[in-house]
Parts: sequence; C-alpha cells; structure tokens
Amino acid sequence: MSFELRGAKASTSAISDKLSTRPASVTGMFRVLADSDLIEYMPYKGAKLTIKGRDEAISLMRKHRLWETFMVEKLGFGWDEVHDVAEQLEHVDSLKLISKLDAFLGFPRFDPHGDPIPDSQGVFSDRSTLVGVSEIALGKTASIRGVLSSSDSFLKHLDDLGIKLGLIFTVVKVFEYDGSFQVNVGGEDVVWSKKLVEQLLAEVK
Amino acid sequence: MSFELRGAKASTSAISDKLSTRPASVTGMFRVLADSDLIEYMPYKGAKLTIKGRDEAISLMRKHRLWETFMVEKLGFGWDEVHDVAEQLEHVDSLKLISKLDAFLGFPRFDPHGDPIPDSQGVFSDRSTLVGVSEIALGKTASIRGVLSSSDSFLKHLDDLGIKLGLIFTVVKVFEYDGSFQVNVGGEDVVWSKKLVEQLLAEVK
DNA sequence: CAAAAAGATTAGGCATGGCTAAATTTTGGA
DNA sequence: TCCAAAATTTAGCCATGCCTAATCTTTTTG
Repeated sequence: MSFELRGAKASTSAISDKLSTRPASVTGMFRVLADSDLIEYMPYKGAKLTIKGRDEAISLMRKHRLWETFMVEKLGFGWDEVHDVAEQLEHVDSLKLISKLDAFLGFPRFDPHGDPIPDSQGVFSDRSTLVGVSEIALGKTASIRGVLSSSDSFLKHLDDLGIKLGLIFTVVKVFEYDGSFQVNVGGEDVVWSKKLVEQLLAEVK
Repeated sequence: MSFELRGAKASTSAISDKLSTRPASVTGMFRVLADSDLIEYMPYKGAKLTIKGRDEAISLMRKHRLWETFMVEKLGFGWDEVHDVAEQLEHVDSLKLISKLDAFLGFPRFDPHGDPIPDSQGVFSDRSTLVGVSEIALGKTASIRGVLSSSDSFLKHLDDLGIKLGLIFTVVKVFEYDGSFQVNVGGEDVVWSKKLVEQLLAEVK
C-alpha cells in the first residue's frame, strides 16, 4: 500500500515493479479498486484515492505502525527487521484488536522510525512535535520516539546504552567542545555523543 | 485445523460442515494436502496426517494458543472472544515472531482455556501438571493457568476479584462448612468460593 | 509537428478453487 | 446376504487473478 496520500501519481509500471507483478495486473487492480469506490480511475489518466480509499489507507498505516512499534518495543526486534512481518499483521481484521493493542502500547503517536501513527479517528500527530534530540534546549524533558538511522552498529549501540523507545530524559548540559549532550535518565546523568543525538528523534513534553 | 492429532477419522461431510463449504471441496483439499505430503489419502478410506502434517498442525496450534494467551493476558480480552482473531494471527508466517512472543509471555505451557501449548520442539507439557484448584493440597503454591467455564458472569467475576492468568497463590485453608478456599495472594488472604475454585485450573509449583 | 519510443490498457489464455450434479462406493438394516 | 440410503468422489462449470501478446495513448524527440 505504498500509495501517496496526497494527489500523487504513481505510474502503473512503478507499482507493478514494487509489487513484483505486471503492469496489466495493476490495471486490473485499479478496476476492482475503482469498483469498490476506493480510487477514482480514468484509463491512461491515472488514479486518485477517494475519501473512502484514503481512510482505508490510513487505517492500514495505523495498523502497520502499531504492529511495528509492538515488535520493537515489546518483543525486542531490531528496528529494521519488522517491516515484512508487520505487512502480514496489518491485514488481520479486528478493530478491537487494534484499539486494545494501541492502549497496551500507551497510545504511541510515532513508530520506531519516527513516522506518525494516526489515531483511531485517522488524525496524525503533528510531525513538528517530533524533533531531533540535538535540537532540544537545555532543561527540557523529552521522550525518545524514533531513530533516523537503522544501521546495525547504530542499533547495537542503542542496545548497549539501554536507549529504547519511550525513554524519558532531561537535557542537562551541552558540551561546546565536542557537541555531546549530558542528559539525565531516571536520576542518573549520562553522556550521549553528538553523532548519537543527531540520529535520535524525541517528543518534547 | 480441527483435525484430530491421533489417527482419528473426521468425515468429509463433517469437515465441510465445519468449514461452511461442500463435501466435494473437502475432497479437493484432501488431494492438495496429499500432494503436499501433509496427509495420506485413500479415496473413500479417509485421510491421516503424515509426520510432516502433524508437525504443521502442532505448529499452528502453538501459534494459535500463544496468540490467544497474548490477547487475554496482555491486551485484556475476554477468554471467550479471542478464538476468531487468533485464527487469523496464527497464519502470520514468521518463526522469529512466534519465538519472541513466546519469550515475551514467559514461555507459558497452557493457554487461557487450560489447553497445553506445545513448545518450539512440538513437545506438549504433560496435562497432568494442570489440576483443578479445588484439588490443591493445603500449603501448596500454584499459579492460575486456565478456566473450565467461559460464561460471561464467571469471567466478569474473575475480573471483579482480580484473578488473571499467571496469578500466584498459596492455599492457606479449606473451610469444611461450605468448601471455600482461603488463599494467600501477594501477602493478602482472600476467600474463593467452592463454585469458583471448581472452575479454575492451576499449575502447582 | 510528425514519427518513434515509452507507457498503459485490452484481449485472450491458463491455473486455482469452490460450486452443483451425477456417478460411485460404503454402510446398515431387512 | 443384498439392497436402499448415506456418504464420498468425479466431472464439468464459473469466477478470480495474474500472465503474455497485441493494441492503443501519451510522451518524447528529430
């Protein structure tokens, strides 16, 4: 479901490529989607999501990102290995399951990649509430919401330092010399390097 | 996947009934299952699981019961409303997901209905390790593993008393007069009625 | 601005999977 | 034992979904 949500035009062959299928098949899918009122489709002119289609896409995105969050935060998966499984999980059909899962996770507004999770009404949190840790002002308290990199070494480093999604910290000091941050986590002061904080996303309280 | 695991014979029409389909369709399924070496099939004579088929069935059962346990224990679903959703979840294909889920749940050996959950090797815990609470001897410590009833009023009662899967308790006293049990839960003594303990399954330490 | 190239759609074929109806086998009672 | 009833399988049909090849539109380029 890699449709752009705004009026973006994805070419038939680009889609068939991504789906490992043939352009002709995509045209067929367009037809059934149009029949279900999920897209508006004019041959040769492209397709556009209807309101209903947009809602469905947002709902899928919500499910996908909640499952990803669950796998990373609760099951200890690496941030980069959850996509494929989440793609299967997102097709499980149960509104109640998703709302319970949402509650269990504490109604997270961003997934492990820093992408927003729409709420049950389809409303996205303003992405601007998410900032790079390196831009947080002295004295502010924030919680980790995502990462920019997914390299193995980076993720392993997070593990080593005990940095996980939802971790709450306060910026105590910024060292001019090397740009590293001194932060307070659960009463203890620790230092995060400049390179590290540049890859971390957080939500300021 | 309501195949009996032992050499039991489920009639073609019984299966088609349960699947809301036609007997002829079941015969077709038998043929493809036989082609995949999951069953041994002789027309008119019935079908029997092969080793491979048995393994697959056990694996599905494991997934199903783990998901049910997750939904009840972590998401707060009622014991009786998880089956259908678990049937969808069990088809998500990821060995790693299941083993992580298993670990997250603390390697439970029984699901909320008291049925055994095969481990990753396909080994079932001996059902005999599971006993009715009413049969537990004085002074023994045990943990709740399942229920025998799924009536609304019963499940609501469990909620009211804060009795959940995994709850650890010690039998302090059994009252002759009405058969009720005095048990210690987390330092506090409480009384469970005879009617209640007869519906509870537990695993003695 | 036309012709070629690229991209998209239609037409038609093949496999799958479930259905109904007919044929076959098994079962159970006289 | 034998025959009718029940159960099961086979045969043949239809819808789906994706494919290739051919056709049609749009875009690009000389």
